[in-house]
Amino acid sequence: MPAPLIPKEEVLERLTAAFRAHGYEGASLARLSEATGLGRASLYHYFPGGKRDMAAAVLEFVGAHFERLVLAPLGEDGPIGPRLNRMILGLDEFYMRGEAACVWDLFGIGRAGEAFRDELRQSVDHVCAALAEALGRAGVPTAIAKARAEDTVVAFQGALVVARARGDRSVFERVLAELPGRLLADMPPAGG
Amino acid sequence: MPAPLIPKEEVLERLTAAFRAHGYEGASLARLSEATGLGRASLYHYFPGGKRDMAAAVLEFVGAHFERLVLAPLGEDGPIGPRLNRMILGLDEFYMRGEAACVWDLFGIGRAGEAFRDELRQSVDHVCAALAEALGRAGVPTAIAKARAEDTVVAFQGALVVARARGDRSVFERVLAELPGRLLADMPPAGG
DNA sequence: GTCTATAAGCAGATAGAC
DNA sequence: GTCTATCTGCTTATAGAC
Repeated sequence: MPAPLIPKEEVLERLTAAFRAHGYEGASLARLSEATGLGRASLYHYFPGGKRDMAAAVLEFVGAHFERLVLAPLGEDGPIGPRLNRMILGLDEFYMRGEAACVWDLFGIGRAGEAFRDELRQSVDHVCAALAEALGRAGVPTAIAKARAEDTVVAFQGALVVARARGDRSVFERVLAELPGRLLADMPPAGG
Repeated sequence: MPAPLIPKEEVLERLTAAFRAHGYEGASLARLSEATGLGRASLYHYFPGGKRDMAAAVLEFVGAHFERLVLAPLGEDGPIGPRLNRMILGLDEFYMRGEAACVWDLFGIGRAGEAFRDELRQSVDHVCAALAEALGRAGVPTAIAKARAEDTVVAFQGALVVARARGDRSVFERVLAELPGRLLADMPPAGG
């Protein structure tokens, strides 16, 4: 019973990269096989449901990754300013400085969009809620916090699309840099 | 020599709808054929280069459509406020109140992203420049106008992604409604 | 857990009749 | 300008040996 050639976490990392590069429809089993170094049959051993299974696993994987890199720093103790800065560093790393597409975007298109409708909605809502909660704790009124949380997600998603269409990541970095000012507008500098 | 069953403009409209619904990879010839009501061979008669040709035509078609609905009202004479409002009405119509995906997003992914790299970059740059020019004419300093123009595109692109992932267009409408305030921040109400 | 082989179907694209 | 028929290659998925 030979051990796996690479740990399952690395398989998921490589599947994620392949889906991000080609989209759901464009990520053929041939490409997924090449990206992971596993034969088709091995992929079906890990993911009996085939490509759909792989995409679902990727969705869960990037969700956990996002939680660790972006939401966890935001939820720690201490003043809101440094926590936002750590969140932004996390976003920058998660999206590879603007080069990586977001699976919310990729998996929202076509066949995948129907298959993962519920997962996508829950995921976006969860992130918006976590952001709004952090802003609320920092003293931003609830309704405003909710809108600003949503605006934050809108901003980095839009920046990713524009960066990709332009072939220039600079807009992503600029949008991230301007997030704290927008999120904490009209707040005292030490607020939270 | 029988006349075409439907005018070419309608063919392009239906192709656009199909690409928007399924993405580039997901829009198979079978689907494009079904969407237009034309057989495969007829599609190849209109677009000898096949699917790539159809996508290029769609890109040009939506570009002209965007020009007419969004940029033209912005470039008219008169105060900036009403012109921005007409632009927003145009955006709302162009993106079907937030339901339609943007081809900048769809065609930026995978194989299409490589094929249409230059067209996408030019298209985004053109729209950003037109927006920046309008803001500049209204008295917004050039550097700020450029950033705000880019932010506008980022905002509605991000709103489209979030709206689709959430299955709820309301964020798109909210983002559009807030555009004038963001674009004309720190400007006298009659500016322009 | 990986491999080779293969099935069954769909992809994009073309030929030639009408 | 549309049609039917067809081609080649790639798609997802499975079977069974090791």
